[in-house]
Amino acid sequence: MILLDENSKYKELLNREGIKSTRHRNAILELLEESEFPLTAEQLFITLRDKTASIDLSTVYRTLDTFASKNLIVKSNRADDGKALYELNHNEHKHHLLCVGCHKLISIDDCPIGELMQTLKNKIDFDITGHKLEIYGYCHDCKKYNHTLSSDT
Amino acid sequence: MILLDENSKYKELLNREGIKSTRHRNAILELLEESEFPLTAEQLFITLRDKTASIDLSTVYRTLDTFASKNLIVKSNRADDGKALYELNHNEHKHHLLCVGCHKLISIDDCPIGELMQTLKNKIDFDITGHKLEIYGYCHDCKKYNHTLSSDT
DNA sequence: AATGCAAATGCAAGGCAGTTGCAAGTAGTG
DNA sequence: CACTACTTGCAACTGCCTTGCATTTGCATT
Repeated sequence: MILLDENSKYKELLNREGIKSTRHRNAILELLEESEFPLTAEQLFITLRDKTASIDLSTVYRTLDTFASKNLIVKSNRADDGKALYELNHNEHKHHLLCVGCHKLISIDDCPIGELMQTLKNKIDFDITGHKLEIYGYCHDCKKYNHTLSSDT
Repeated sequence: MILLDENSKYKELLNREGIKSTRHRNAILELLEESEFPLTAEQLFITLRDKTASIDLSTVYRTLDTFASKNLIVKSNRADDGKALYELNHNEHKHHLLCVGCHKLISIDDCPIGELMQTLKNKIDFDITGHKLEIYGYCHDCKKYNHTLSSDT
């Protein structure tokens, strides 16, 4: 009785990749698409469990693995804890600012080092295929506190 | 009966940080100092178990945590697997090239984006305190194979 | 619409990196 | 040397993630 259309929003995409279109896969893709930021498997699991019908955590992981192997999504690792993050592969290059105060993640759209990588490619004996840049610091809100507190690190 | 001198090589340093100088702590610092690259807790554990007297894995982890909290070492996360890496904090800024072919890690000494961070600091409402850059690709040795095989990504 | 089959899923158990509680050992102090 | 607080080993445990297996489901074919 719900959104049959909606549910198969990604059918073509999935079939094109040679995998079946299922309720869970569609839901996961949808969540990732809606989210501004990378999500953990657990976040997806909880949202899905509440929102749609129940889903098993292992299904979430397997689905994410499948998507990652098809390059539909990108898996990365958060720096501080060991949790993996998943986001849609927009095939656009993107970096984030990670606030060490409140752990907020802020996207920056243009890659500040794109051309630098080009230059570097020519200087070193190494075939650069990609890079990951994480920038740490304090966001607008945390700045204030930090200025009154900070000392070490 | 061994290297009493050697063993207390880091005594001063440790005491200065307010922690006791022990056989294990000295040994771990020594290994990290000798190593050109970040090591996992497990690598340290195995080396130490064979080399000096036996050590418990939990001691390795606790020691590494202690060192990290004193900023003697730096903990980071390898991108592909979930293992944490530890290296001496040289207080020098350093980046690595990670070969996705053979997983070799190559150091690059100068930070290619230092001044870029400076520029960025002024452009955005975010107090940058640090950054991490990982560059992926194929090293000299893996390049050859890659050229004959590669296609995607 | 019914059938068949491979792929997808749920469930429960397992694996692995890292953590914790506690008793025993040890460094540093007087 | 004795004392105390910090360290360590040991074993059990946690949390994230994976796997084996029986069941279900998507989808192509009849």
